[in-house]
Amino acid sequence: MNKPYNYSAIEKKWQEKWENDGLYHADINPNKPKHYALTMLPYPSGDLHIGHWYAMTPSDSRARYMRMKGFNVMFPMGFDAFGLPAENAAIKSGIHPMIRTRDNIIRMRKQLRSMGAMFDWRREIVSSEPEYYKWSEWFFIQLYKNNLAYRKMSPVDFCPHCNTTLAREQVWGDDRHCERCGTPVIKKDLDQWFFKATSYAEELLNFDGTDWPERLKTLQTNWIDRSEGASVIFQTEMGDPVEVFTTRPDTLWGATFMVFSPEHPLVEKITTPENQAAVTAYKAQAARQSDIQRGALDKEKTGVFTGSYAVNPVNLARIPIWIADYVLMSYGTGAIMAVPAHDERDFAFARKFNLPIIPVFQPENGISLDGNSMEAAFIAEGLMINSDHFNGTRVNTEKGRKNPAIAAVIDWLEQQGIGKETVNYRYRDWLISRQRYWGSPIPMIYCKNHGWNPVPEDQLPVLLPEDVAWKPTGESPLKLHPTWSKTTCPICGGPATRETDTMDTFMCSSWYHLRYLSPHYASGPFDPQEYKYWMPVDTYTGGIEHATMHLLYTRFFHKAMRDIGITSGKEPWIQIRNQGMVLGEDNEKMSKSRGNVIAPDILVEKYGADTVRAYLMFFARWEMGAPWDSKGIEGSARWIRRTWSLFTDDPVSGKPDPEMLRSLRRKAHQTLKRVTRNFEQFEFNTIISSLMEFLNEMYKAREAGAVGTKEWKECQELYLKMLAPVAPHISEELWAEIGKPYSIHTETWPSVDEEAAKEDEISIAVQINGKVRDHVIVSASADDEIVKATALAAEGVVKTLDGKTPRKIIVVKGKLVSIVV
RNA sequence: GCCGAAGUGGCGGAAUAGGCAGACGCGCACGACUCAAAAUCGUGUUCCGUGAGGAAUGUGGGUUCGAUUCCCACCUUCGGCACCA
Repeated sequence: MNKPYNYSAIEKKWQEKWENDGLYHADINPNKPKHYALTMLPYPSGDLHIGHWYAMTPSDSRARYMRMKGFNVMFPMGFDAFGLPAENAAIKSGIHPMIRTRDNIIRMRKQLRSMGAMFDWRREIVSSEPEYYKWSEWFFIQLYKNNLAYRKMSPVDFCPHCNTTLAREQVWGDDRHCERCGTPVIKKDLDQWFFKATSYAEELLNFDGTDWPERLKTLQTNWIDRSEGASVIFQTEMGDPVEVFTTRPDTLWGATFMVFSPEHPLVEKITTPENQAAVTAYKAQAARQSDIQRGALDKEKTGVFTGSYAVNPVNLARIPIWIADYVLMSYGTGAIMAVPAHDERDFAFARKFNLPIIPVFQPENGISLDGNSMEAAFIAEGLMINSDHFNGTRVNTEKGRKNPAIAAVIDWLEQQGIGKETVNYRYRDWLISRQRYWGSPIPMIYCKNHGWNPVPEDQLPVLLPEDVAWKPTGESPLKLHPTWSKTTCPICGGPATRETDTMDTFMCSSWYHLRYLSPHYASGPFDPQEYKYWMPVDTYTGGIEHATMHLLYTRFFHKAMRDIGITSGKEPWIQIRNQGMVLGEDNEKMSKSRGNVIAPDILVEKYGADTVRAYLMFFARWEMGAPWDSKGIEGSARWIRRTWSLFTDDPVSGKPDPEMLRSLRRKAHQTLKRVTRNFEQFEFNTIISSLMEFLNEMYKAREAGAVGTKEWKECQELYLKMLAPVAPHISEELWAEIGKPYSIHTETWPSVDEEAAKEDEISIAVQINGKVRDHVIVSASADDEIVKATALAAEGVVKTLDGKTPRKIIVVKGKLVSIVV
């Protein structure tokens, strides 16, 4: 009798048993090497979608493989539960975000369990629980105490739809839109809390010793955007020093004017009465324009003269000071020296406003440059001119000190005390304040007499009140609460108010990997014993879209906490791998509005979790992703069913041929070799195809009467062990079916029998002038002379050679013979 | 404009280290089973050509006995950054 494959019953049965037995509990075990496998935790939006499955099930597979390899594996799961969408949904539906989040988590836990992943649920965390966010608050205070958190009034990005400020990283794309809702952001002047991430800019550029995708490192490097140069002090004629940053100090002698950002603090002071009206009008216009308009690519240069002059410190030239919106207050010092001869922007500006252009280097053998007739800024190699004793110095296109002219000028500037070597970064401090309700409170108190002070640590957590009105007003909902913000000053005991903004939820996710270590630990954010054993995270998997947000924030956080003495080590994670995205069948990003969403629950019901897992591993290169194919999953379903049948159908009897059995074992061990390598390298798709090939071989062997032999039994075991990380339920069921003791998931990963994997006869291709003309079968151990002779005797070779004598014969062992005529 | 990734059959993709391009799967075609269909199983399936054979891994060059793989130039798509001094 052939048994039906009842995946629902099988999956339910084993999931319950594993849970009851605590099969996946990860506890400190000093006798085993540890492996902390982490995959990004979901936001409890309501339903687990196929993207979660795509990220998590191959990660689970890898964690299971590591466990079979002998590691003590921890693979935790939790919920990144604070955040805007829950609050927006609350506004829309009237359901309290706390209730909604709780309900969503209950549903998603169940969905997560249906994956059959090896999550240790005892370690679950929910970041919106006081037990968790108490420590988010505590971390904020540690940063504050160590001068890594500060409050500043500045123009910040504000999302008019989400009604909150955003960090620089959370503003995306050409149109500078909100990462969450897609609405273009506006600028607002607001008093906000920042984390001093820029103190770590240089260290964050160092990726030594990490095993992370190049793409990720490139994204972060570009985001931080380091540039080498010098800061130089100019002086206004009124005597105010003005510092500028330049990457081209070698062009200082060509600085024929200065440009200040319209927001530069000195603008008021230096504007002469006759220019006042124009300057005021220009400033007003610049303020009205969005960043997008200001940053428009081919925009005509605009600007106005302030009426004042500065002195170029290298040649004491008197140069006019202009204001223009192409100089940004947020980069460098908000003021530049303009060298129109060698900078495209300055050139365009100078031509438009008839400002002088003085070339300070020119091509070695070319015609000499003339400021009046130049048609574009000259940016190439050359020799310095018009630059006093630097004339003749070679200028190349290298940046920083690699450029001999720059190096020489920097040294001279430092000697003269006019300037110094400086590095600038585009990277900004992390804006942490959000004018929203559903987040961790910022544990700070303001007192008229004592300013800002942290909430005493023994009073943590500052609880988020439940009775708030969620009106999207642009004000923090906590501010509207009648009593919540009223408190006393921790210094004088007098009346004081709490900070009513909440924290960016990326703060919560910057340390969740630490809370998993001991989710209920009360004397600190984590138990140091657990930290010592489990950290750092060995493998972290998740989407690349977090490259400059979560992943960069967490690196900063880890380094800051290390310097404070709370964490240790260079980085929080050793290895990172990013999966791609599953697109809809229409090749578009999945979205409810497009109606192309694939629901994993339905797939699990129709095919079982093992098939869904297998298909997600098989259907694309994991790091690439691909469009979903609802026909394609049928192939994986067929494979899983064929696996079932192979083990449960009535045996076929026959007289097995020893050569066939030897070849079956060979296939088994070759497969093991490939699958092992693929697991190491996260090549999930080829794991499945190798297993499919092996299964096909086993079917052939079965027809040839292999069932019942010791080779057959060995192959059954090998097959199931290799299948176990991929399809944990069916492999457990069939393991029991063939009479093996529970559980396959505590078995050890098998080792390759190299002898068995070896081929004894191989087919060698014979090429003549690069074209394959025939194949010959030779013994794998045959020496080159025999291979050569066999090849030359092959029918196709004789025919093609047609009597010609080979000029050269190359024998590639085990591969081919190449004959040149 | 700058930085990065990717271009292989109708489709997803495979090809340790420069060595037989297209594994595995989807789809399709034909066949078996069936009254029939589904399921299952089998055979075939890069293109051109009846065939011998020829062409082919985005395009064009190069290195090499031999290139999907290495080098140079370019094209396309996607992602990031962008008046960043």
